[in-house]
Amino acid sequence: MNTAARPFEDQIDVSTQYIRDSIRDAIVDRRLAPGTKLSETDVSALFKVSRTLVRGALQALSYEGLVNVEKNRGAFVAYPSPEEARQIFATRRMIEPGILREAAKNMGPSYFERLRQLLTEEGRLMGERGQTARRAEIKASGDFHLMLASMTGNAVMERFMDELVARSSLVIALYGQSAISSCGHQEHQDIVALIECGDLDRACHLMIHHIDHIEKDLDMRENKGSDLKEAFKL
Amino acid sequence: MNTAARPFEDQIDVSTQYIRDSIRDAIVDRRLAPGTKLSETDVSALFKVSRTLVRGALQALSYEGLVNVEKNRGAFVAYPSPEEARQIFATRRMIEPGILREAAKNMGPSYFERLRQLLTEEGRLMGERGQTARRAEIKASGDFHLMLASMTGNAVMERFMDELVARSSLVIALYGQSAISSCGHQEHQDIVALIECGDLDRACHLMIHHIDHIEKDLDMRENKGSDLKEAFKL
DNA sequence: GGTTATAGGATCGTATACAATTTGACCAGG
DNA sequence: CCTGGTCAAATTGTATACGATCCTATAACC
Repeated sequence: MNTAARPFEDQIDVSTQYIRDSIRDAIVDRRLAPGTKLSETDVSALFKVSRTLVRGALQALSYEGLVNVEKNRGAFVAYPSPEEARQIFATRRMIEPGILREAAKNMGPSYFERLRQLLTEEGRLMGERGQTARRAEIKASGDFHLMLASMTGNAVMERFMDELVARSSLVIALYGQSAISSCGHQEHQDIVALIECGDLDRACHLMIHHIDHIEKDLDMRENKGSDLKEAFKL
Repeated sequence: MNTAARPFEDQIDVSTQYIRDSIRDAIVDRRLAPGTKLSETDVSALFKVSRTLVRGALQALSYEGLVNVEKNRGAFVAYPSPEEARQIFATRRMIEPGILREAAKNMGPSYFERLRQLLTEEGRLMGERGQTARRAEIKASGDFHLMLASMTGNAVMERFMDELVARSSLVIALYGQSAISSCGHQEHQDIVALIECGDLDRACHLMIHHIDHIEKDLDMRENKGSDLKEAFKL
């Protein structure tokens, strides 16, 4: 699942794709802080490839909204503004009910089994402590929504959700409070239960409420103390 | 509005962006047929730039789904399969009701004025004949949906719709019948009227029906005679 | 001392060069 | 005539070279 962080990197086909995935994982996992400069030279040295491939990867990431490239200045890990964050969650509220209804059409026993498996894993992670566990929890939380998207069997929509979830993870990592809302997991379970009951209207309603809940739990004041200069650049 | 096809090309800043827009316009306008090979050398000669910039433009277009890049084989104007076309329209049905509801929240008199202006132009085009007029009509039809998306004030969603409309245009150009459904324009008008009445439920319902209508008017049989080999490649 | 001018280094943007892969033609063999 | 294989041309993939822009430190001037 994790495309980066494999051993024996030298033996692996190091391509633009690989670099892109590695950087994306690092951003979503918050190993790369928002605003960090991604120097072409540095990255190319790190992966032992030419700048050509790195530029391709950075450009691709900018299309996904995870990296901002500024002409003649370089690429930076995205530092989504509160407004941008709001738009991301607003977009999710607009499309996820549709995804839920579409996925429900294809729901068979095996799909419910996969969902339950994911929820079990998610619950297990919530019991743990530490930063690593928290990262895994954020990731698992996103995976639930991604799995629903994949169950639509619609690749176009799935790609949109990939992007939205990745950007959401970045936003949560940025503006998330230390006190994690533990109700997210419960809401996931409730949504699955409602789908299983066939009560899609209430499931959709809860989904919107759930996304709203995630957003409301963020502390989206401008400039969280540190990178003041970022706010005034450009 | 049309970013390409400007006079005095030599004096304009010919960048990756410009090449990308030019090719996209050509694809959406169907001046470039689906399946056409976009040789890096040829395109670079055409725009009098190096292959580097062309590669960037082609890669960008592949993210938008308008171009397929096959490793070591080159870039081709997308030839969306019927399945892919179905997914595009399915995605639109999933998200456009959400857009409509969100846009309605911001609707003031000036927005309705802009919509009506667009509809007038659309109606004017329907009276005309010829291939040019038909292209303009397809474009205008997409512009209606794009305008609604822009009225959400949500840049993230707007970008998704940009992509979906562009790909839809390609699909319509590919699988569209000679007999154009003239009810699309009427449905646009009805949707606006329903929004103005405040009857969003019916407006959403009609929107879904409208998208469905566009899709149903296509003749999506595999292999429209010509490119048989495309169907079996990769 | 503070401000502006300027020079140097660092970084990005574009073009070009070279390596790797594909493609299509030609030819030998069945 | 068809099949299969080999080689050359064409095209893409990647690396490198060079020019342009930006940032910073230093110094001159007010």
